[in-house]
Amino acid sequence: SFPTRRSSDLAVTIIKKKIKNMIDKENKKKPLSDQVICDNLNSEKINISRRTVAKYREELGIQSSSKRKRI
DNA sequence: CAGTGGCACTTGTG
DNA sequence: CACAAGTGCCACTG
Repeated sequence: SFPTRRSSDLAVTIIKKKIKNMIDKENKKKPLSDQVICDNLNSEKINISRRTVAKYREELGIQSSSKRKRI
């Protein structure tokens, strides 16, 4: 059930965009940590762990969200 | 203290 | 058999 639990590669791209979008839309002064992003995704029925969210973040070109509060 | 990054394990596919 | 993706904890950094 590996590919089953795994989202389609197309869905993964959409999830990454959602992460990037929510970070960009939310307050840069109060950045969303990967834990919060993970919680939001879980609320959207996208069940992935914090570890995975952090990896997606990196793939998006975002370093750590927390450090981005400098922007 | 809170958040982040790396390694190893697990499981299906070519 | 080897690879890729997602998941677990620990240790590091600001």
